[in-house]
Amino acid sequence: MTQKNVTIQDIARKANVSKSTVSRVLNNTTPVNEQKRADVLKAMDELKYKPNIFARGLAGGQSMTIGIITQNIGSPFYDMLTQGIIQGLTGTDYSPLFVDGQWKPDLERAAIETLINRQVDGLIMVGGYLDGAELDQLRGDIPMVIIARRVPGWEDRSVAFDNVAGGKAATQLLIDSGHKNIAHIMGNREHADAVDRYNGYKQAMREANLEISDELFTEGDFSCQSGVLAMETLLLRKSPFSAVFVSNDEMAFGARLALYRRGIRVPEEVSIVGFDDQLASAYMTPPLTTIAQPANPMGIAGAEMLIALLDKREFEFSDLPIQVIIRESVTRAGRSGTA
Amino acid sequence: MTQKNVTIQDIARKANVSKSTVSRVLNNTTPVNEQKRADVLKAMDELKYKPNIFARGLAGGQSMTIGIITQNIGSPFYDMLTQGIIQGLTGTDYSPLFVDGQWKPDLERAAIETLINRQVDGLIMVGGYLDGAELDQLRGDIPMVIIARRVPGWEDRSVAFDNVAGGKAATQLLIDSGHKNIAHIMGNREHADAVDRYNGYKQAMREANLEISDELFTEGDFSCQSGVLAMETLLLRKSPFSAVFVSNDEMAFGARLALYRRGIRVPEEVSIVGFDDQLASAYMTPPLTTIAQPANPMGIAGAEMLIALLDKREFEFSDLPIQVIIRESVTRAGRSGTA
DNA sequence: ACACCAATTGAAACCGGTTTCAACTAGCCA
DNA sequence: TGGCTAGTTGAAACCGGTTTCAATTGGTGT
Repeated sequence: MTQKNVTIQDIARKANVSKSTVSRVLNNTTPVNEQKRADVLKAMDELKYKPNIFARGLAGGQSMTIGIITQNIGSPFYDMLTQGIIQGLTGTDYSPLFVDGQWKPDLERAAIETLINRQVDGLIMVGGYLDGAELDQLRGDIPMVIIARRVPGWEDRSVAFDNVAGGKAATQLLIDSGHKNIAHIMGNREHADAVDRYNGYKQAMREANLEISDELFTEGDFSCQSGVLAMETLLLRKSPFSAVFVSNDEMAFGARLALYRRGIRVPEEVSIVGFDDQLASAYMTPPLTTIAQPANPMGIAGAEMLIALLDKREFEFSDLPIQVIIRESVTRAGRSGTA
Repeated sequence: MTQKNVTIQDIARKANVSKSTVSRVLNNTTPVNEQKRADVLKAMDELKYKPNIFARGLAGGQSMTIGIITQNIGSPFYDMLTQGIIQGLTGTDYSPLFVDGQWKPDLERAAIETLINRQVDGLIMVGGYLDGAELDQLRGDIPMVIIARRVPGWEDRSVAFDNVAGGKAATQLLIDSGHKNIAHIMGNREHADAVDRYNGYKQAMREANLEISDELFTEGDFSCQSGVLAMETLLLRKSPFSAVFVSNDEMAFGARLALYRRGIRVPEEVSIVGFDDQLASAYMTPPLTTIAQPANPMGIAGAEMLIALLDKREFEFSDLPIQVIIRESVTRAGRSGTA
């Protein structure tokens, strides 16, 4: 069982060539005589050769590892994204190394440093707060892409989603169903996503000549719990509304629960539109109408973009389409409101 | 900006000692003169020395990386677990390297191989199918712990949860509320967890002298969708029941939706108990009564156990307690059934 | 037949650490 | 004062690859 590791030297001996030649067939750096190449390949196969990552990393500077800074592992949307990244990396020779930034700038900086110390070949930043200049400074000359956030100057190195358009589409859906008093529960205002969706909401309202009332606006932090709080706040104000656009599905779950507690029916009395299309959203009662953020495809695209960058290939990325998922939490406006 | 890496050699030069001495203060392997030690430390600090992981790995054989085989990234329970593992590793010098096994034995084997090729210092297996003997063979002499699965012979190298007791507790809760016709929706029968919970159900029913009817048993695969199918199957059979114990929360969501579609009220007409206590469960309508699997603590405990193993320390692990989370999806039995 | 060029190939240096081994120092005892 | 021992220390080998550089080989043009 004490299988000592097979080295390039063993292969060389067995195939009657030098280490150098073996390395060359391994990396295709220099043409090698056909016969010798075959011998080497055969020897590698027979001895079950596996390159030592460390030796390779030391000598060549390539770690075959790509570092990923995630935020908030455990939240459904980011988990899907992470899954997509792993999928995109599967099949390549790169392995993913994760560090959690937890939406804290300090940890984010530390995470990047940790990864660079580990000599990752590339970086993928998921969300996060650090601005473009600082990222560029931290990464040094290591290729990096950003997923799920728009950063000025990084347009060709990021995979993001148009949250303004998404927020607008969500609101439009409600408007098209005849709703006039449409409330909005915004997410954490530190997040650009939340602000973008809110702007989309305002844009749609304005274009439809509907009043944007402060009474019908409140703010959460993207968590379920904050969704129930936000809905309660809205209800307490007694300003009637027949529909809400909630900035993400989790808060929508919370909002729906708050309505259930008050005995207010969904969608008969209040229609709800969420954002993200999480797995559980299709199984809310009633199933939640929402805007799909293609988390998984975004992760895959991000991974592919980085690989392309590493290979110095071109990679053109078509913007991800907005997808409106119509389920059962929205109905045509009937009575003018609740409360 | 072209900061070439500071090596141990640079430190040695600056502190007027040899490489060897620097290495010694780094690893505390041999006593070093106090003055020199101080000089070295000072030099390292001034030059901002960061050890090169590859060189260390090559020479010493330690990669300071621990490999984690996950299953099904993207499912809430396993995500929490993963998060726990990351937390448990944070603050140690080890970094986590993830590979997804996707509940497929072949991929599981391949994942272990990949990780070993990457010279991980330790392995954490989350769930999975491979039996103890094969795992022992694959891992060679690399320390390994298993989380969320009971494997014979690995009792002291695994962190698991007593699913039989959990299933029993869930069922008992329903029995205590006066229910007699209690249905069960089992998870994927390939999973030991599903079978264990089912056994717990049968045990509780038997002890309460209640009939275990085949009519009131059906099987899903742990997904939301399979939950709605399972509930529909149950309903079609017309065999009355006033409560269901569902093998996980996701299927419970599905089951709840199926009832909603038929206009059957929860909990007035049918009580539901789930299993896992996912984040979303507290926001189901009505909030779901369930058995909490402490996914996060399990992850942390697993990571700590592995670290202890690597340090050759003892680590005693107290079994995780069963936690019954009472919310609003269960009520006392009133009428005898549905259908 | 001779100079010259391109294609291959092996020896050796190098990447940045750890570890072995021999040597040097000082202190202790007889 | 000489011998012995424990405590330190530096030189050099080694981990397993990649890459540079010089040398060898065979073919081509005239």
